Amino acid sequence: MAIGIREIAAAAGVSISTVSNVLNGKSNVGNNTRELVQRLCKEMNYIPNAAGKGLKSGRNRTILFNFSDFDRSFYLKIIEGIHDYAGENNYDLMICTTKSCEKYMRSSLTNGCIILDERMKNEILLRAAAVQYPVVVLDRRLPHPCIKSVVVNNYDPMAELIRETVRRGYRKFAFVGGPSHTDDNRERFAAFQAVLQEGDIPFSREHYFSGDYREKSGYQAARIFLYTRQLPEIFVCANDNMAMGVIRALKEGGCRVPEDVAVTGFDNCELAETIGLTTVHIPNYERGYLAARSLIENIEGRNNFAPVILNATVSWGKTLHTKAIPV
Amino acid sequence: MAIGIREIAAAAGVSISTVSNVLNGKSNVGNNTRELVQRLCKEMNYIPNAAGKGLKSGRNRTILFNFSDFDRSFYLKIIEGIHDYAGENNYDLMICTTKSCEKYMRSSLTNGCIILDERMKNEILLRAAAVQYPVVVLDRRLPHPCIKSVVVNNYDPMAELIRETVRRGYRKFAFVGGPSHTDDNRERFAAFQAVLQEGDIPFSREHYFSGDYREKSGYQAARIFLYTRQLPEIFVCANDNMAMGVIRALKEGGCRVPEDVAVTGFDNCELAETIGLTTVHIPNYERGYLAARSLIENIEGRNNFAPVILNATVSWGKTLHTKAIPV
DNA sequence: TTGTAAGCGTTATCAA
DNA sequence: TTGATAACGCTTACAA
Repeated sequence: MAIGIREIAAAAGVSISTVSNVLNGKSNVGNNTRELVQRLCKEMNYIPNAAGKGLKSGRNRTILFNFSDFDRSFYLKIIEGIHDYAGENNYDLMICTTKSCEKYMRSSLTNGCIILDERMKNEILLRAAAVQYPVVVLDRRLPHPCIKSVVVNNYDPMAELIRETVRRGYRKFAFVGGPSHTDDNRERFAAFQAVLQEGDIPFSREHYFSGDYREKSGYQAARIFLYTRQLPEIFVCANDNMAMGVIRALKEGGCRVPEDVAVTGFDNCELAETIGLTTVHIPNYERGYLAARSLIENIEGRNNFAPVILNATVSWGKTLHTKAIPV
Repeated sequence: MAIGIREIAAAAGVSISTVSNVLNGKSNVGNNTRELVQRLCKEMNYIPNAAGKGLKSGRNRTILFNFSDFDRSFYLKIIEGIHDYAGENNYDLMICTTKSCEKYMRSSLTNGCIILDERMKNEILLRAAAVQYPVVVLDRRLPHPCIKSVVVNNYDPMAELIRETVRRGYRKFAFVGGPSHTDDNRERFAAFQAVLQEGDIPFSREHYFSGDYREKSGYQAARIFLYTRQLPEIFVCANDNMAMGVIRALKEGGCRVPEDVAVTGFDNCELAETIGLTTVHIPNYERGYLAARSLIENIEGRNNFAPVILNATVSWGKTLHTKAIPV
């Protein structure tokens, strides 16, 4: 029913290995035969069967991208970057979520993967690396010599951001954090804490709220502060989604941003620009592009496992202004 | 190297067919053998090879989702809906872009697909349907008895929206359309036109601007109107991205929205809510969920090809207000 | 330059 | 209740 290599072979009156050789650009085929086979493949809409191909050869010129959080729209930008680099290098892109990832890593349908999924266990990645399957992880550092990390420098821009808020006179801080096990949240908070310490500004654990990077958890954080009437001068949020939630709660509570309370985010999502949120811009398209490049280089034997570190830059918006310098 | 069915068989001291039978829940296996094999699979981290499986059996409990526009963040919502329904029914989800879609449709790695990709040619879908490969298309109607469409009723909410703007006194309209070959754009414009006609409100083709659903094309549209100083009273946009672009251009040009010019969108993207854009809400998560349900039902033999039509609802925002009723 | 045949990891048929 | 064995669509020695 479906057209396979043998149907083409039969139509051309040649053997299946000749067809295979044509399809794989081998030089041991006569010109007439080559052209005939190519024409027939077009005419008969032949599409190579990836399963058969991978099963035998172990190669498929395909990379896998794994993610699982559907609330972060910048993921599409990362995917676009990966897609573009892969396409330019004649690789296909296959995307999956947590559950099916290991299946596709193991099946020779893909020749390497890029992981951006908190839920993906290190253990699985280590198993893959153990059998020489190339892995690139985003936003995570993995202590394995054959797993490549592509990470963003969260520390420096967060430090810069906080230093400036201090310079502008802010003293009472609240921090709305993301999942505490993620490297990026840890780094963002570490920078925050360090700058406050270097300026001798007190920060008590009560002003740390542990969220989950979703809008709602920012909303909840701010509500809690509103209820206790212990509003800080500024909410520093570990990402934009939560900053949005904070702003929504503040507005509902009758607080003006930034006149009464300032808010900062991290990520520079689309929305951030529109409402003028002070945040940190992460080059997502480039991140995807570089991750794909790193991966494909390693697939093709370059074996470079040095981490790639991307810079992020502060994007100053109007959710922050200058307070009177305290006496 | 990699653990396959034969390594398990060797470890258990049974034949590979017995292992296969255990893995597929066949009843013709002794209890002791079954438990032993299951334990070993866990211990040895056995993952079935999807390629081998699909190659032989033709089934993989996997559905394919195809998209290609990385600028539409609501795609993630659709994916989430698909992912959730698939997961609830023990199907895996594989995602791909235009180029590699046909490959995965043909390879028995997937048992059906959901298409949301303007660039995907009908021809390819028809070929797939011809060999009984189940297909669900979103936002497109395909004249084939074995292809299922899941579409949004764009007409009614657009008609309702325009009727209300007319009631509020708007008379000079501009329409910023999407790609003219897409069904959704056609439907949105048809409703717009019909309501104007029913109210005897003139609309000349010069007030139609043909965009591409991207923010930039809305921006360009509004710039053109600004340069010619022929501003309408209201820009009706075929989606939110373009409405955002229109608003950006208007603000740059010193026009207030909605005091000087009103703007409406379509899609109800995240941003729309924040800035109070009047738009039409499309239930994207539900759309994905229903598409997956339709597909899986057809994979499992229900053969229901009646189109699914989803309702969308107008979301009134503040980018529209009430004009003085003209004399 | 072309063809034969083995084998990739699995399922399925049939015999034991 | 189990096990040999052929087959799925392809690649790849190796033989012709």
